[in-house]
Amino acid sequence: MSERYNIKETETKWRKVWEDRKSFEVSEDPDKPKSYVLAMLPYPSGRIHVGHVRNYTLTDVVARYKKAKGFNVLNPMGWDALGLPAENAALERGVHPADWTYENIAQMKEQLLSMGLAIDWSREVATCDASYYKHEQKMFLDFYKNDLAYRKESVVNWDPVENTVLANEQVVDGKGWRSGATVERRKLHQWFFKITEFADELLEGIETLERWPEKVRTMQTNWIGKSRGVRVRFDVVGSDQSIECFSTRPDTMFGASFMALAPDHPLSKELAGEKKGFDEFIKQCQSTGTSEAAIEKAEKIGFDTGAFVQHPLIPDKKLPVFIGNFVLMDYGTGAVFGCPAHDQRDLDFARKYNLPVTPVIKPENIAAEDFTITDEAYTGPGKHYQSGFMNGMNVEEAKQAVIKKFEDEGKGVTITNYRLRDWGVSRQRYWGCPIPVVYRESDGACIPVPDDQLPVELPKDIDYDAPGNPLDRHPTWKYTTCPETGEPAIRETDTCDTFFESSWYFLRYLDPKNESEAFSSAASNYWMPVDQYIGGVEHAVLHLLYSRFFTRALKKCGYSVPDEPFAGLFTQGMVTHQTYQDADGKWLLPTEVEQKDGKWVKIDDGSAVTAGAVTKMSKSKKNVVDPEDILDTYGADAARLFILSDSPPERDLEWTEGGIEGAWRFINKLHRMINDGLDQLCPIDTPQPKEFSDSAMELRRHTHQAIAGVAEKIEDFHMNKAVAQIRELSNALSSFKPANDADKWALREGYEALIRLFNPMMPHLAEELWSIIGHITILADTSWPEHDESLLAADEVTIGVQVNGKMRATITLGAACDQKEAEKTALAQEGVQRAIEGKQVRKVIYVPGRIVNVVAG
RNA sequence: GCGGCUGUGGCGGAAUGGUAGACGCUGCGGACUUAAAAUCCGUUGACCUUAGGUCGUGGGGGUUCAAGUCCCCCCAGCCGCACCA
Repeated sequence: MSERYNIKETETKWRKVWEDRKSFEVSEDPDKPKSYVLAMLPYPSGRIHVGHVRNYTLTDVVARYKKAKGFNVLNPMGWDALGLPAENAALERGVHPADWTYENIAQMKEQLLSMGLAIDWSREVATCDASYYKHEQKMFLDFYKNDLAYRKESVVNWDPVENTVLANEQVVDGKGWRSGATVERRKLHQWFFKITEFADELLEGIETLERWPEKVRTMQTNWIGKSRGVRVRFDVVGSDQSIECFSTRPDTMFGASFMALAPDHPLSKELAGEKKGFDEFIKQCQSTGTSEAAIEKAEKIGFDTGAFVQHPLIPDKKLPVFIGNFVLMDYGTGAVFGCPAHDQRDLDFARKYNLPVTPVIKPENIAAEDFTITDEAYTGPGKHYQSGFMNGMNVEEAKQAVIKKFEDEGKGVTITNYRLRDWGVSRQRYWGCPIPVVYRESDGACIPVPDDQLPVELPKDIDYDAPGNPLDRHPTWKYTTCPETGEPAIRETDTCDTFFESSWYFLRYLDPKNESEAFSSAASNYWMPVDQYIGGVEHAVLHLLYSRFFTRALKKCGYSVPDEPFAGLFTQGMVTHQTYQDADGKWLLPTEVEQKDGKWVKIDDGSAVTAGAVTKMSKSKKNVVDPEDILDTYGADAARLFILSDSPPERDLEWTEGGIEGAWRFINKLHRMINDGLDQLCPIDTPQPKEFSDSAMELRRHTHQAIAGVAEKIEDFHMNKAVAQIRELSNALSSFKPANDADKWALREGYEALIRLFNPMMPHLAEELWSIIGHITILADTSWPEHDESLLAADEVTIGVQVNGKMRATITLGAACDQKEAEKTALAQEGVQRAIEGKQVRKVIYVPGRIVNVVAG
C-alpha cells in the first residue's frame, strides 16, 4: 500500500523545481509561434480572493496548455498599485500608502506563488513604482503634444466621499462607482483625454474582435452610442436668436408641434427667466433623482416659455417653446423638437399640454382617413403624407430628401452624434501618477515637464491631518520653476485616474527593465496583441474601452502598437457562496457554521442558523472563503481542480465544501491509482507491441479520444468538460486489468496521456506522477501528447432503434454495417417487433453510427 | 422601454437535429473495520406492484422519420443600457 499523498511537501517541491529551472521565463524567439496569455492585473488589497483564484487558474490552464502545444508563452503578473484604498488605509491607520501597498504586494505574491502558476515573475511590475509611471508621464506629454490631452474648465462629476472627480464611466446610477455616494456637479479645471477622437475607430474595431464575448461588444457599442442625424436651426420668433436641435428623424418634421429645451440650456433662462414659476420649475427638475427608479416614475413635465420658433419648412407655422425636464443638456444640442404622432414620449407630453398631434407617416395598407393616433405613437415603417415634398416617400427616402433640403438652404447639417464623452482624468488625490506639467506663475502658461526631468515623483513626506489633496497642501513639493524661463511655477497637483495605469500595463510587461522607453518596438512587434485576455466582465466598458483607446492614441504618438490590444477576451463568471444568518439576522462566516442532522447550526453554541441565498461572495454578507485556508488545507491542485470542474467558466461558480473535498479526493485517487499500479505498467520506453487484445484496443481508443477531446475542450474554454473527460479516462484506466505485456504497454500509454492531459489543471500532481512512473524530464517542458486519428473510431457501435421516433431497443453494429443489415438487425429486436405489431413498416431510416428509425403505420 | 444571457434529476452540469441526464456532488444499500474515518462495490429522473411500459429538458404551437437542440408566440430569472431626441 502506498503512502498517502503529501500535498504540501510535493507541491512545494515542484514549485521550487520550476523556479530553479526558470521554467516559465521567456524571451522573444522568432523561431517559435508566440502566445500572450494575460490575466487582469490585481489591485494589491492584501489578500487574494476566490475570484482571483478562478481568474489565474483559468489563465494558467491556457498558458500551460499553449506551452505544451509548442507556443512561446508569455504569462506575466503585476500590481495595479495606485488608488484610493491605500489612501484610506493611510487615513484610518496612519500608515504611508506606499508602505501599505508594498506590504500588500509582498503578501499577495506569497499567496499567488502558492498556487503554482506558470508565470514569468521576472517581468513583475508594480504601477506605483516611479520606474513605471515615469513612462506613463511621458505618454501623457506625448498625448498633450499630439492634441490628445487637453485642459478645460468643465462641469464634472464630484464624489463627495472620495473628494475627487469621477469619469462618466465611473458614475453608475448617479452614484460613485466605488463610494456609492450621490455624485455632485462641480465646475473645475480638468485634464481630458480625447477618446472621442477615436469614437468611430473604436466602434469599427469592435467588428474585428471576433474572439470577444458578444455581450461585451454590445456594451461597448452602446456606450459609444453613435447615431446619425441632422442638426437643424430654428429661428426664435421676434428675436435674432436661434435654437439648434439634433434629430435622427428629421423626416417627421412636418408633424412637429413643439420644441423642448433642457432646463440648463442657456436659452431657457433667457427666454423664460422673467416668467412666474420659472425658478420653481427649474428647482423641481433638479430635485428629480437620477436613480433608475426615479427616472422610471418621473413624469414628463414642461414649462411654457411663451416664446415661439419658426418651423423651418412650413412658412406660416410657429412652434411653442417649452422647457422639458426630460431633455438632457449633455446629449445632442440640449434641445429637441417634438413630433407627438411618431414618438411615445412626445405624445405623452403633447396630450398633457394639449398640443396638436399630426401624423405624417402611415402604414401602407391603411387609408389616410382611417389612420388616427390615440394613445400610442406610430413608430413603424410606412409612407409619408401631410408632408409636402416628402409625400409618398418611405422613411429612408424622406430622410434623404429633407436632409438635402436643409443643407441646400443652409438650415441644417448632417452630423454624427456620440454618447461617448472625453475621458476626464484629473483626480484630486495623492496616491496616483502626478500629471507632469507646471503652471508658470507670471502668466499661468501650462508648461510640460521636459523628458529629462521625468519622473515627477510623488513626495514621500505627506500628512493626512487635513481634508483634501495632500499634494496641494505639501509645503514645498508644488513650488518649482518653469523649465523654459526659470521663473517661479506651480506643479499640477492633480494626479491621474488610476485607469491610466491599467490602460497600458500589458505593454510594460513586454519590456519591464527598459529604462529609456516604455517598451521597445521589437518587443511589441513580437508579442502584441494579447492572444488571450481573461478577467471579470465588470471591466467591459471601463478598462477594456480605455485600453483600446490607448493603443490607438499611442500609435498616433509614434509608438509601435497594434490597433487592438486584446485579440481574444474571455470573461469569467463570479464566485458565489451560500449565506448564513443567526437568529438575530447577523451574517455568519461559512467557517462559523456546520450542518448537523441536515440542519445548519453555529459551531460554537449549536444555535440554529438560517441558510439563505447563494450570492456573490461579499464581505458584508460574510459568505466568503479565504483562498489561503483552502490552499493550506487542500493544496493548490485541489483548489484549481474544483474551480475548473463544476461550472462552465463563463457562468457563476458556487463554492461548496463538498466540491473542494471531491476535488481533493480525486487527487488522492489519482496518486493512489498510479502508485499502486506501477507493477502493471511496462517498463518505460518499451517499444510498441504489434498486437493488442480487444480490451487493450478499447482502452487505447479511450486514451486517444481523451487526448483529442481534452485539447479541443480547453481551446473552447470548456474546462468543466475537459475535467469530465479526464475523469472518464481515469475510470477506464483504473478498471483495466492487464493480462499480458501488450496490455501493460497500453496501460502505460493511458497513464502517460492522462498525466499530461491534467497537467494544465493540476501541475504539481502531474509532475509528481510523471516522475513516479519513471520520467527524468519534467512536464513543464513536455509537449502535449498526440492522438492517433485511426484509433478514435470504434469497430462496433451501439446505436438506438426507434419506432416512429420512440426508443424501442439498442443494437450493436459493425462500423461499416450497411442499410440492409442494419434494418434486418433492428427489425429482429423483440421490442421493435412489439411496437410494430399490427402495423406496416413503411420506411426504415438508418444513419450509420447514430440511429435506426422504423416508420410504421 | 431597449439589448443580451439563462431555464434540463435532490444539486452543479453533459448531450455535431439521432440511445436525454456524460462527469461529479448528495442520498441509499453493501464490503472492509472491535468501531469510526478513509477506501472499494452496487444503486440513485418521476410514475405504474413486476415482465415491461408510460411520462419527462419553463409553458403553448409548428417544421421533421426524429426536437433539449430549428421556427413562431408566451412565462420566469439574471445582467447591461436608458427621459439618447
